Amino acid sequence: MARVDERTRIEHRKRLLDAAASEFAAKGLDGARVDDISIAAGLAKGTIYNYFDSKRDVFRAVVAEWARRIGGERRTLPPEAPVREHLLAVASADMRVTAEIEEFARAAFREALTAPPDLFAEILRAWDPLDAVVERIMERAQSAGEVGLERTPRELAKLFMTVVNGLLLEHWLPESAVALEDIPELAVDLYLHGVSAGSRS
Amino acid sequence: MARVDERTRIEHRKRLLDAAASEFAAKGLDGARVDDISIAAGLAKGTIYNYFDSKRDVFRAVVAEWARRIGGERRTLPPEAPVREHLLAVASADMRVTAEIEEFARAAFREALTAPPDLFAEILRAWDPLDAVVERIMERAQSAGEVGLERTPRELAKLFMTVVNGLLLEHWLPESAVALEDIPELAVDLYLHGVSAGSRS
Amino acid sequence: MARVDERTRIEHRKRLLDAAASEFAAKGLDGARVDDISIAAGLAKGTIYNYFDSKRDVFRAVVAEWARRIGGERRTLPPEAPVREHLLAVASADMRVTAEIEEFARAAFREALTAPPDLFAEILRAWDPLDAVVERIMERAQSAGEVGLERTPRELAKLFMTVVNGLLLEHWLPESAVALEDIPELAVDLYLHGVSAGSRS
Amino acid sequence: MARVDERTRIEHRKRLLDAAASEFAAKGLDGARVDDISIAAGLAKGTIYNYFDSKRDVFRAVVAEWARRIGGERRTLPPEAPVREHLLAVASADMRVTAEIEEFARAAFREALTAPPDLFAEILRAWDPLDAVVERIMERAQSAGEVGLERTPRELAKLFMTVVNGLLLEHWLPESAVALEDIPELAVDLYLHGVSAGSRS
DNA sequence: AATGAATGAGCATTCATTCAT
DNA sequence: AATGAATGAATGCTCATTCAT
Repeated sequence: MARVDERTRIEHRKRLLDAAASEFAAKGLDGARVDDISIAAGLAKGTIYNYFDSKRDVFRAVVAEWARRIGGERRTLPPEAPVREHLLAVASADMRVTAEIEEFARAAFREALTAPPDLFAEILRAWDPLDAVVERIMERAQSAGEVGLERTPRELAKLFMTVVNGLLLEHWLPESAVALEDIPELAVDLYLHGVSAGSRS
Repeated sequence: MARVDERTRIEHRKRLLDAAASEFAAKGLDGARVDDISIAAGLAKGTIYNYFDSKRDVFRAVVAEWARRIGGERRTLPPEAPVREHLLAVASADMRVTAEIEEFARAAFREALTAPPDLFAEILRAWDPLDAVVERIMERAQSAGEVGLERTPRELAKLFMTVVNGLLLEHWLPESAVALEDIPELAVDLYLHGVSAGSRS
Repeated sequence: MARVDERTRIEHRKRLLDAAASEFAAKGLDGARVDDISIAAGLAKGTIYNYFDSKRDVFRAVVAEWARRIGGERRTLPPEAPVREHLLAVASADMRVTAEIEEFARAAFREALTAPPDLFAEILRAWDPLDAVVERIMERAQSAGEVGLERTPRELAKLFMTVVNGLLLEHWLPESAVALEDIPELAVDLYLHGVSAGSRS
Repeated sequence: MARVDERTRIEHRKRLLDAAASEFAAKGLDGARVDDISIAAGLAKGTIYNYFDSKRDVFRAVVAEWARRIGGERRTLPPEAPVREHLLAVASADMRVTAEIEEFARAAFREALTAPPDLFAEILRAWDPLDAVVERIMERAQSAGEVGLERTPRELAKLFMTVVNGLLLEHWLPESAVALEDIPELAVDLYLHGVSAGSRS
């Protein structure tokens, strides 16, 4: 129709991304239909192509948006706090963001497993900032002698995220007994001490 | 084009399942095309419907076949062996089977996250026998005082599988540093002792 | 397998025709499936092709069988009986046979309306003997002065069959109020006298 | 490929309906192929689904269009005109519309005989307005003493339509001697007086 | 910028017929 | 003669993308 001011453009883009997140969450990348996204956004089917190149591009954009939010969530603890506190804080923040877009997060996980690497490297980079934060936490934990030196901080960080993601996966399985809000504590406990008798001071 | 003996029928079914596993592995449930499966199996397109009801049914059958194999892999250790040995044995067996059909396993994981529960409950049941074995291991470990009593054997079993699956997930991510054959040891170490200094005897 | 005596062959053929009549009746020529026919006949799918050339050929054979039966039903009345009696007798016989295979008759009617003439001329010839009988009845009726001379006996015969078939059609429409057994009387009355006041002596 | 104005939409819809009527007429509901309809309409295959839900829905729409036209054809005669005139007028109008879409009418008749009642009740309702008109004609005819009182006006109306349809059927049979334009007179004569000598004043 | 009709490649599934056993 | 597995052409419907308005 006509020019539209910047404000409106941003608003339309946002509505499209929100609608897309819902649809992708519910149906997955392949299952979601472009029409449905547009309609849910209150715009016409063709309009989506004024904002994005393709359905896949929309998915990418939703992931990017999500990554932006995860990256933004950063809280501060005094450096001298115990690892446990730091890890809990990180995992809690992660779960908090995840909870907001839980269904989409699940869909993203799913797509990450198909990984035509061109697209999904991007998905994975969403967690890079998180990894970095955890890595720094583990460095400090090693310096403080809280954690052994057998593994590099990077390996340790990966391992922590692995436990968190494993629990997230478990949480998403039907009939799971793992609640989203229990994940940080469960993850940190297991990660730090394992289940052996006496491994927990 | 004609009557075939039982031997041939079994052989054809197997060829279809193998071809399907490949295609599903490469493209996922939705992405795989029935034609390609038949062609890869060296049979005509329609033939697949003499053996299965639908593409989805083929997927189910591949999962079932896989489950059968996982269920079959059962090794024996003297009951008095340490938990660590038992868990290593279980995880190794799991990884061994997984390695054989690795790409399909990945696809199955993926589909399990979409979970139209009717179909994918089935996928998950593939691991039930494994869960049961681990549960019994943990019972004995608790009796032997090797593992604390804060959690039930069932919870402990789930937790172990969670760590294994988390690592499997990690392994499947692009640029992963986790090799399939390292998973059992990594999982058991982390699961039993965590990463804290001194938590490992 | 092996030779089969004439008795068995005839029996198999009959079973196939009966099963086919049912299936065609229920689903029409296109809708009926060759498998279903064979199965209903208690024979294997391929066997049908030992008896008939094609599905269409089976249909033809069912029609022929039906025609044979209609042709067989011929009863005698004293030539001097009134037209009314003769027509009632003919129509009743027609309805009696029709009733036995009512659903197939309906399907045959249906197919006759699509009429790839090669096949369905045959269907129509099923009624030829009936037409001939009616024609002779009308000749006598004209001689006896019971019926006017404006139309030829052949035209009169066709017209009678038209009324009967129209009622049959009506009978087959959903929610019809016309019962099969009422058709002969209805047809004869209407055919002979119409509905005008006083046209009936 | 782009937005089109209302005018064009209507035009496209009409082209699709016309093309569909032809295809259905020639091949029947099952036999007609969606591609052929679109191609005959000069549109792409998918376009048809912008206007209709399914092939069956197209069929329904063609019937509805036809019904609309039949319902529209209404002529007026002075109420005091003899039944004969009124019936001739109705039947002629019916034949006139039928002639325009004769082949499709035949196909519709055919489908009505298969009658999965959900769809084909609709086909039959196409004639409801016609039935109603005839019913009113017969009421007046009974009041005027032109027609006996043995049957209700509704029964009389049905009977008239039965004769017309019987003749239509006859007309459609191969090698028929009944021309479409002869039907009204034939039907009215037979319906009012039958063929008995002297039943016609 | 927004619209939504048009496009057409893509695909699962059906089923009559063949023919080796 | 009987069997039933194999075949593959046929077809309705979906949906991402384009583009005239």
